[in-house]
Amino acid sequence: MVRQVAERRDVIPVLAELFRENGYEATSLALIGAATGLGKGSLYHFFPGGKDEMARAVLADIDRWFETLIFQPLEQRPDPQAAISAMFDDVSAYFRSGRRVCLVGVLALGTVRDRFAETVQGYFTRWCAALASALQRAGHECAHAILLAEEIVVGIQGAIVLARALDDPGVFARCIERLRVLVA
Amino acid sequence: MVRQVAERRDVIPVLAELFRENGYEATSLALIGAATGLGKGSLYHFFPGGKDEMARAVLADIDRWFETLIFQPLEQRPDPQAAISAMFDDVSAYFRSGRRVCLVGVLALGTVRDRFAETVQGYFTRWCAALASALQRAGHECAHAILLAEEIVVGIQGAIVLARALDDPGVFARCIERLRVLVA
DNA sequence: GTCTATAGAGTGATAGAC
DNA sequence: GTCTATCACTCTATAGAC
Repeated sequence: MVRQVAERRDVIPVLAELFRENGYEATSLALIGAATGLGKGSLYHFFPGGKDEMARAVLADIDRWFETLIFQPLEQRPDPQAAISAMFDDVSAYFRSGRRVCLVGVLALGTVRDRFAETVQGYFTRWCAALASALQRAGHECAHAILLAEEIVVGIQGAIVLARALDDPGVFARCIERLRVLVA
Repeated sequence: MVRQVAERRDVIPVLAELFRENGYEATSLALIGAATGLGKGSLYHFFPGGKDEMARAVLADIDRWFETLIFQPLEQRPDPQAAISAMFDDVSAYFRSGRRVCLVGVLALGTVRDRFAETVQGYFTRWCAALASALQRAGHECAHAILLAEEIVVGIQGAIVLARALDDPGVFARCIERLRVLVA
């Protein structure tokens, strides 16, 4: 038995893709074992709470990514317009123009929404707030900035749904361009 | 043994709500049996193809509803603006301002997307086309009507995601109002 | 010996098919 | 109701690092 160098954090991106592609319920431990190359022993060693803890770890990882690369720049970068533009770039890359779904959005629509309700709500609340902050600093009146932020997040989530449904990344790209013009 | 009056078509709305709330994978036959009051025998009598056939029956039912109440009026009503306005009313009621999810949208994001890919794609293609037709008749230039239709369907789907995530039907209502203004 | 990482047989429960 | 497959999960065993 060779001691693997695998660590908990190496497993999380694999878990993220599995949950994204299959959803929470359809991602079985057998699938996870096959995809990670780890046995149940290792998986339960890293995640004593089982699948629930795996999903929470993935969500925490996603949260960290967005917090660092999207939310904080929106709130803190001196040039809010540049921060918003960078958000559109980063989000397009992250969701691969709608080819990759938003795990938090998927969870919001499913049964497991209740299980992860706080995390799901927190993620979207935070996104809207950070974006509204940038929009306000960019010159939009407070109430308008909040509505605009909501419209942008709605647009991104809807674009993912339609791009996946029609299997057409162009839907996502067009939506992002439209939203860019909206805040320009 | 009393002969039940239950018929296949009586079961479909129950199945629809189950699939909407739980998704495809998480809707078990046990759950279906409990919700419908039917044993597995009856369920397999009505749907020999099992869960797959149940989901297809639900999708066909949804398709019929949208075709009759949304798509055909958009294409055929003499007053296209009134048809579009009625669409917003009907869709808001149908999705209960985002409290109820779009089953087709849920399937588009999930694994089972592949299984129902054609139906999912057909539904959204049809919706966009019917809406674009109405918009064109309402005076929008052809290419612009197509983009506008896409924007509206994206908005509705995104509004469902965000309204569910934030547990706030106001998100959905505001989005619909914004889309109404867009085509006015 | 102790601790951590690994593998996998085995648990009861429950899945969908018939 | 019966079937088999698979579910999430537990538990024991074992490897090497210290």
